[in-house]
Amino acid sequence: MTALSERSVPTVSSEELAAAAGVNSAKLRKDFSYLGSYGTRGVGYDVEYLVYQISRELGLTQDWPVVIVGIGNLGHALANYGGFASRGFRVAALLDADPAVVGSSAAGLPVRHMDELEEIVETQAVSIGVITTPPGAAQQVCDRLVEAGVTSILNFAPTVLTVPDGVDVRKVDLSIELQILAFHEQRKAGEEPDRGESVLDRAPGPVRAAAAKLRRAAGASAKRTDAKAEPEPAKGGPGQGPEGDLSAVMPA
Amino acid sequence: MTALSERSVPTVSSEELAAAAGVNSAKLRKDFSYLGSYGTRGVGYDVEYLVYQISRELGLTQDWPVVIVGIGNLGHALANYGGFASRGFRVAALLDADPAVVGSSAAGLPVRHMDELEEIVETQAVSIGVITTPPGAAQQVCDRLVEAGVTSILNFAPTVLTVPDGVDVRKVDLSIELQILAFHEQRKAGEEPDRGESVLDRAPGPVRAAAAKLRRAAGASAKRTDAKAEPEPAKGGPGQGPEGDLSAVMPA
DNA sequence: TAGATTGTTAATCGATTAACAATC
DNA sequence: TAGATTGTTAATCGATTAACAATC
Repeated sequence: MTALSERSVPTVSSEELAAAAGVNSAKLRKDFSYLGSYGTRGVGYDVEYLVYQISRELGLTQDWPVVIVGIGNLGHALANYGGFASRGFRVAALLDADPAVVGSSAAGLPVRHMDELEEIVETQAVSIGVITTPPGAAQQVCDRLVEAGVTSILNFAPTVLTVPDGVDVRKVDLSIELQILAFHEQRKAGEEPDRGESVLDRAPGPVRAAAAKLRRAAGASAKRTDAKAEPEPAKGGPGQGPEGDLSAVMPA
Repeated sequence: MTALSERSVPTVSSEELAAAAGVNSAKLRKDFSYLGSYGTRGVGYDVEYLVYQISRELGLTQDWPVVIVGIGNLGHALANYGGFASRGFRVAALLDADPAVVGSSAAGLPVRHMDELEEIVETQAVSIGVITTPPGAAQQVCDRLVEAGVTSILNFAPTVLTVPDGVDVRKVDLSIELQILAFHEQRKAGEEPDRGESVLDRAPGPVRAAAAKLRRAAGASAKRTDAKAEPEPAKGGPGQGPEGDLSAVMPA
């Protein structure tokens, strides 16, 4: 949509957009309909208007002050992250508990002491906090953020946080993405014939059960039987985004 | 599972595990059944055995050498990330094109020049590459990784990469997580009565259509009507993981 | 008016879950 | 044997998509 807007394309049909996005046009129309009735029959969607409406719905037109707590490499990286400003995020403050770090600067902002948290959250109306501390400090920092009035937390520490009702937490685990790649990589490589498993073990119910039964009957030395190559499931294949649950990466 | 293993709990039932994970026990059993028939009726699952089988299936028991290209703050942060080693990931090399960075060290490893890429990939059998370069360099680096033989790429640069068939790409956009938080935050705050929209605009088909029709008939000054508070959909509520598509964050 | 395209319904498809035979 | 619990089937639920009336 942004690309179309930059090329000054005035309108776009659900069919064109769907093709560009790789989704079904009916689904796209239905999704858009949740935002309101912003298209024109026989014409399509006004690009500028739709960009604005989607931006507004997603909260991109608002100013979102955020605090980043824990200014190590990752805190630094996030403070410098280019994508934030354009989406309405503004770094209200960088905070750290380590006196050796406090007073230094990152991305043009001074690193301030944790003790200033409460005042910053209040005066700048901060509702979103980012935790980039070591795992041991994360829950404590989280409690303090919540106490100060923050109601949304983005957690990069490898710790599952406990928060009261009404507070949202999102956890980013950088190694999960690598794990998903490794999982697919492993499948690309193909399984060794005599690792005690068969490709049939991954087939749906009845086939799998039959294969397992056969193998049990034949004893542990049973060889991999000749099976048709399983086609890659549509979901697990393309797309560069995160996948929510196992069913998206597991074979059909 | 790991926690149970550490407490030397010998077996666990699908019911117990499902309760702990907050999922349905039938779904859990069905998911496990894709891995094979690893439970015992009347008893449950052997904890150690299941941990091993799941680890193996996910590729956690393998050694995965990875190269990280682009050693800025984010590259540094990833090189130091603790969660990698325990999941079988090993940083085979840190690479950068900038002579000012080459020769420095991060996480105990020397930063080497991009020109060494091909040799490293070949000699260490690297199949996974991580891109933490500026956006402008990402596609070029990606092409070179693929050319060298890398078949899985984790991309932190805000660029959609084009790769040949058979190569997997996962894109991590750190600001998307913040956007999802901001989206929920906006909804928590509640909508302004006279912003020209109604909570009914978010209701499913017929209700929405009727509301829109009424508002058109009544003109632009129509006020927000009295509507029941919409209950938070199960999917959008708890959980600290990423969500794959809009249907997970949009209201029912 | 004829052609195009939306917004929505109804049909289809797939995922989740209740139920239960198998079996420890 | 009686109780427990798996693995799987069949029923249910929800999401996707084809189809089309509404309408520009």
